[in-house]
Amino acid sequence: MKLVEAKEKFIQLWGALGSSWGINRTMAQIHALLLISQKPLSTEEIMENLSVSRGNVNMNIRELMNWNLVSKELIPGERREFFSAEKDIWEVAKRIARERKRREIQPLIQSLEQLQVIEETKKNPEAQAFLSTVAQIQHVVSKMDHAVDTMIKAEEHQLFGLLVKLLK
Amino acid sequence: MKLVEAKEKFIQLWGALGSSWGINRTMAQIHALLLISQKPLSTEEIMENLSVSRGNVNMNIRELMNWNLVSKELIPGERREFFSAEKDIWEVAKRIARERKRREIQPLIQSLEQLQVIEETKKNPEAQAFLSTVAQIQHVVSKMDHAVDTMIKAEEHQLFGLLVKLLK
DNA sequence: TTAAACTTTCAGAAATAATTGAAAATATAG
DNA sequence: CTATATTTTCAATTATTTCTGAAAGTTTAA
Repeated sequence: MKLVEAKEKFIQLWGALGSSWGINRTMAQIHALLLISQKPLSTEEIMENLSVSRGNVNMNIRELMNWNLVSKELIPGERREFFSAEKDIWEVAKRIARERKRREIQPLIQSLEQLQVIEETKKNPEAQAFLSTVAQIQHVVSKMDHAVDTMIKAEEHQLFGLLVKLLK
Repeated sequence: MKLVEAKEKFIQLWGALGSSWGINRTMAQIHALLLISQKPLSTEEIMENLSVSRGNVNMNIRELMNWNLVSKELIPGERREFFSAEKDIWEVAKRIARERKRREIQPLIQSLEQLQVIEETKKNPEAQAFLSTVAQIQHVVSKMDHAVDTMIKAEEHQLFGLLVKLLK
């Protein structure tokens, strides 16, 4: 397989993966493209490379910046904006985890809290069972929340960090 | 808030959560309904409760059974089929993790493998950078894969297990 | 200033995903 | 068997999400 083909396949793969985890396909593809690009790319270049419209690139790039996965690069002497992605994959994973935690886990924890304020007494077995289920979910979710915190704080094993540095 | 309201809200919440993680809303709602139902429910009952069609219930129940989250219950003297959900939330989490691993992580690992067979030599810096990115992703993905394995094997902390037993 | 270069917005169009509902298939009771 | 209850399938419809493209907005250079 040629490198260009492999890159193309990588972009498709990343896009499909995003889809099945609730992330818009084009957003994931732009991310993939920037991940494997040696230099920052302009909106124009992204449009051409992925055959998508200017508006689409603009919206998804903004969203990628909200996720802290992509940043604007100012190139001296260039008027246009260029974009590049965080290349350290461990860092990428941490940022995605951090963002999903903020956007989904934390609101979930809040919502579950509210479900527990019900009028029926705990002597009502139906109410008791419901509260027990909600409490179990809260417990498991907060465990995952903590696990994500641990992961975010954790550094990769030295060997891997070293390897990355050598290859970069 | 009344119990019925809380149950309704819970079903909506679970449905919305599913949506944002790539799981069809109705499937998640059926799961929620069965989670908080004291007794197994028939297709008819699920249809009424969620205002969805027979075909829809049938397809999503089948998918929930594929995920090992719901099982068919045979009720003596009843001709219709009834369904109930696994109630232990830690077990639910493990089964979802197991299934996503099987469906998405493992194919991903395979696909990444194939991207590494490229014609360009490793002396080509572009090829080198690409291979390094793919290798990093492989590394992080396999770490997560192992983390999921660990989670699947892990038992919940005794205290929690005890608590659950007391409340059940 | 002014005008060209570039970015952003967003209503409508297109693509994708989910749902319906009725017909076909299957299972069970008599 | 035959009739009836129940489940399954799937083409057509509906709902949802994503994308386009052109107009409006903004920035910069001269």
